[in-house]
Amino acid sequence: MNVTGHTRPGDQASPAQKPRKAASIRDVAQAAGVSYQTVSRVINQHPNVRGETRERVEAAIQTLGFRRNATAFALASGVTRSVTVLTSNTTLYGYAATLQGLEEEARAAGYSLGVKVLTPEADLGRTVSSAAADGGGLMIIGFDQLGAAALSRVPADLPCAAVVEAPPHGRTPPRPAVWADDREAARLATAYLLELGHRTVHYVAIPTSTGARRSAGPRAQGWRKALVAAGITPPELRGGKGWDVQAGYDEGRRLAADADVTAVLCGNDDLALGVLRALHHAGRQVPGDVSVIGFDDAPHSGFLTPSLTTVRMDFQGLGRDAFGLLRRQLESDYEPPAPTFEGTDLVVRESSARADIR
Amino acid sequence: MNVTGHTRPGDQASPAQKPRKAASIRDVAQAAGVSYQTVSRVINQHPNVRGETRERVEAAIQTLGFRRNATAFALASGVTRSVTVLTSNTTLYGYAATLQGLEEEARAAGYSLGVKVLTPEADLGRTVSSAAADGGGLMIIGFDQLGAAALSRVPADLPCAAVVEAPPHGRTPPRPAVWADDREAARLATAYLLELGHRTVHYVAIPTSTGARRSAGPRAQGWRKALVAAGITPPELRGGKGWDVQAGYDEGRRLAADADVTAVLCGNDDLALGVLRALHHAGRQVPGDVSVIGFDDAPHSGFLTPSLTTVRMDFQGLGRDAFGLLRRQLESDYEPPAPTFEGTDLVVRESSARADIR
DNA sequence: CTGAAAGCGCTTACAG
DNA sequence: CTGAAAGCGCTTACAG
Repeated sequence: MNVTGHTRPGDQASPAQKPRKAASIRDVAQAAGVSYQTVSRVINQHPNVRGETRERVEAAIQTLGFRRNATAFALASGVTRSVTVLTSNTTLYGYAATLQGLEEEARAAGYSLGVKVLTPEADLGRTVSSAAADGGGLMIIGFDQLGAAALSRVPADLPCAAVVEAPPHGRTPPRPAVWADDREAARLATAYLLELGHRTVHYVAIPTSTGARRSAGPRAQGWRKALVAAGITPPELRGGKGWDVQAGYDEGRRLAADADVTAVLCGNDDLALGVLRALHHAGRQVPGDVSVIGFDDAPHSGFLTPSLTTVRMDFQGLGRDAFGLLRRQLESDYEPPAPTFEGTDLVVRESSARADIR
Repeated sequence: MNVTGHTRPGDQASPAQKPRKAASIRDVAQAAGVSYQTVSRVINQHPNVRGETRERVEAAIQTLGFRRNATAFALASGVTRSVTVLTSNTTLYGYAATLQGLEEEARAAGYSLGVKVLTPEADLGRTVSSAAADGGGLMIIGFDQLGAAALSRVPADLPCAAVVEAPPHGRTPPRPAVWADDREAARLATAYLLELGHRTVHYVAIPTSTGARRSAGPRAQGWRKALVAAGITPPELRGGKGWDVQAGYDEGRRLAADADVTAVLCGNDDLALGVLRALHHAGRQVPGDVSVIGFDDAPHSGFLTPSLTTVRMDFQGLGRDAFGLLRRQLESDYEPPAPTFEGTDLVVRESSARADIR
């Protein structure tokens, strides 16, 4: 069944309003009978302006609809107060929430925010320099290969901060960065499943920022660590190719076919939803037959049936804190506040249960 | 159970790289032994430069790590190629997908993209003018009151286009805009439920861009129209206060308490998920006892259990087309291509069924 | 309290 | 093919 909608160009007839050149500081000055210098003082709230003069200028500003040209301001003053976010994605929950945290913080600090989406086709070097040319700071969401590659290409003299995957032990990212301790969170989630009596735990991975070495992702490492600590040989790592529900479904079908599988940890909630659906299609009950745990606690996860046990991540906190790291590079007198990142949190819901309750 | 993670500032020790002033066109000129004018020619790919000269300049550019200052370029050339998106939200599916469509189109056209999030606290007028001051065009996502209010405050001389709710019959938005025919889509979805034998259909509304008059939303109108056409007195309109799953759950509890309710149309998929969950909690089967239809076809809707019947919306297409409308105002010689918006589409899945199959 | 000068880093004509 | 001038719209010292 097809229900078609339509698009209508609004008011096509009216031609684009003739872009009558915007009023400049000089136009205002002339209208107010002062020098353009005085206009500059008024719009910058300088104290040394006579009340009556100020009023005349403000009236002229109103009349002419004057708006200060932000480009000229930036060039002349040298202050930019802008930040460009480089990210490979804007809609996946983790990315969108990080972006939201960044945006809030930037807005509160009076920074304007630009977004450049990284794609495999685009020349990363060119993308980075065009972002740099826009002035201001660079903010990189480096959860994946594209983001990590962009981060490694940022010239050293550019103000830049990032949100990244937890780096390997003893290593630090090339630039100031924040990250959550995904490794420990995955270890605890896995340990929790083992405590529930499951003989082993399977893991459906998200792609990692290091690319080829799928096994190197921090969430995978934490999962493996918990198994090894319990004397269990980790089963083959699954997934690692996609972030979305369909990818989870595809892996879920394979897992569902294996009757020995009773516990599955997933790299994010979308993968978990796909696994849930595949298990349902295969006639396997959750949590009766199989326990499933996700990662991230996306907004809908608590309302699924069964509701999803998952590791809550404070992406907005990561975004906020990363912005603080950038701001410190941009404003010499800026004191970064205490980190706002709330850590991770295993949220137990209906999709996980003891292995023996079936 | 609490699993805490942590944030670590990366490489705190290394002080912000001394921001040694970026190389300018003059620095390059000096290093290459030419006038800065010639450097300008090289970076702008002017043909009239001797090969050997060009190479010397390019070598100097490499050595000094020169990047053209975009601010100065914009001021001197008068070309901006940038667009600022005003939106009240960046994470809800409809908004995020629209933004994604906009971003793709802007990127393909070589425009940089800025985002300003509208909040009830902020002064809309100031937000609009600060966006305007950034130069370039304005793009407004006007699905809600905040967006609609911002749109009405855009000075007439500013290049601007919007994505909006379908306007009332015979009315057009204040600026060039695109919209989907939500009214007709809702009418068809409702008619579909009636055809399945349901005596009436309840509607859980999203907030509308007109605010107070909840009943005026196009989706609500289409729903009402289908009922009236079938000789049915529309039941009380529900919701209208929120967009998220919790809002749907709250309304769902009330609907679940009424045994006469057998069919529910929801203003978006999040509300539908909330209703699904509330019905589950009340012990009512979907679609056995109640049919539920959503709106938008969010990425996870097809993987829910039961999978959600919903009206697919091409938000990305709306975003793309709106950008075309803006670009036409920005570039005098730009010919907008054919609209890419694909219309709406009722996607029938498991959550809807005949009224008599219980 | 207000004005005239120089300059931010680039471009667009205009000369040679 | 290359250089010297003027200017984009503003700000920051410097004078009065």
